[in-house]
Amino acid sequence: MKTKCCDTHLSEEEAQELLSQNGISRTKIKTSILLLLSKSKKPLSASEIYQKYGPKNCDISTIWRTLKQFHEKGITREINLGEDFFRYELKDTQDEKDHHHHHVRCRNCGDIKQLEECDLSAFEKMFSRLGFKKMEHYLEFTGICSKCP
Amino acid sequence: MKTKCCDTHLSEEEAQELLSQNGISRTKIKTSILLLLSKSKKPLSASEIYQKYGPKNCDISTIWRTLKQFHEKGITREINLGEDFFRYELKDTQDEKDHHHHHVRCRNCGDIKQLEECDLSAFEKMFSRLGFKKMEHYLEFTGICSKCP
DNA sequence: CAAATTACTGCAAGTCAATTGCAATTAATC
DNA sequence: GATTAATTGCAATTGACTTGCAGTAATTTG
Repeated sequence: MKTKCCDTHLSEEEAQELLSQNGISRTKIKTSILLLLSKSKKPLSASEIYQKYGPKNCDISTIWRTLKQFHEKGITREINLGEDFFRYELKDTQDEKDHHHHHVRCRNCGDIKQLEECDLSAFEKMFSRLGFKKMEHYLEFTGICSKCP
Repeated sequence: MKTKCCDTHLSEEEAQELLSQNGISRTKIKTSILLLLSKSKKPLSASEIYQKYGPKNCDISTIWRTLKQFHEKGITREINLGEDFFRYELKDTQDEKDHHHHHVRCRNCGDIKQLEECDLSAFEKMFSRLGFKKMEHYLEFTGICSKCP
């Protein structure tokens, strides 16, 4: 089984190029965060990045500001995996086709509608063959609704 | 389009019965929270419940304790819709087939694996017909992996 | 049904993720 | 290389969520 669909291991030069393309200063910290995200096999939390980069080398507030900036520029995706904090992952440069639930939320006005179920039991059967138990899944759609710009 | 697949409007008696079935005291607050959740068309946050029930009638910590208890008993589901807080919704009494993303997370050890994409573009086309723009979706699977009890 | 036990609640204090103001520092621009 | 704009560290702050404790209400038991 393929466990990662998009391996985006950035080189230091590519990371710096990505910063420049988005009008962000090429600092050591920002470059390092990009590299950490690109090397990680799972989305990272701010405190994980803080631990990996070294608490002596940088303040946690800088990590937060950087993650917020990356998110605003669309470089990363901010996701919650059922924990009480967010994780961050690099987006592929291509079209974004990730994310999924049985809700539609307007990212502008916050309106949320519940949807009918989507049958993903076939996936769950695959997981049970891999030894997983008590599978659950979560599907969410987000977008900008017709009332919003 | 059906926007809610499972309408579970509880009566006051049904709500109290649900509490008893789960070994929870039939108090006014707990009953009211169940009714609020069952009447709502979207999952509610703790502070929304607090506002609706009335800050004079109950302390926010009681709401939190109640939501936690409901979750532990499996009465409700705790979900995050990209906001920085959780929302709560009643589960259907039947089998749970909600939830979704392109990660598998073990709820015991926290191990997270990324998965291949799942094509839900057909759904997104449906949304664009409804006037939605910039659709994104999030799919997450959770379960107990083979290394865990 | 009244006493004893157990669960629930309010209040206040605390934790932790995430944000922000300000002054010092570094990178980008000219 | 000097000026300007962005970045950073530090400290204080917000807001979601938790917890200890003492008082109160619900359940149980005789």
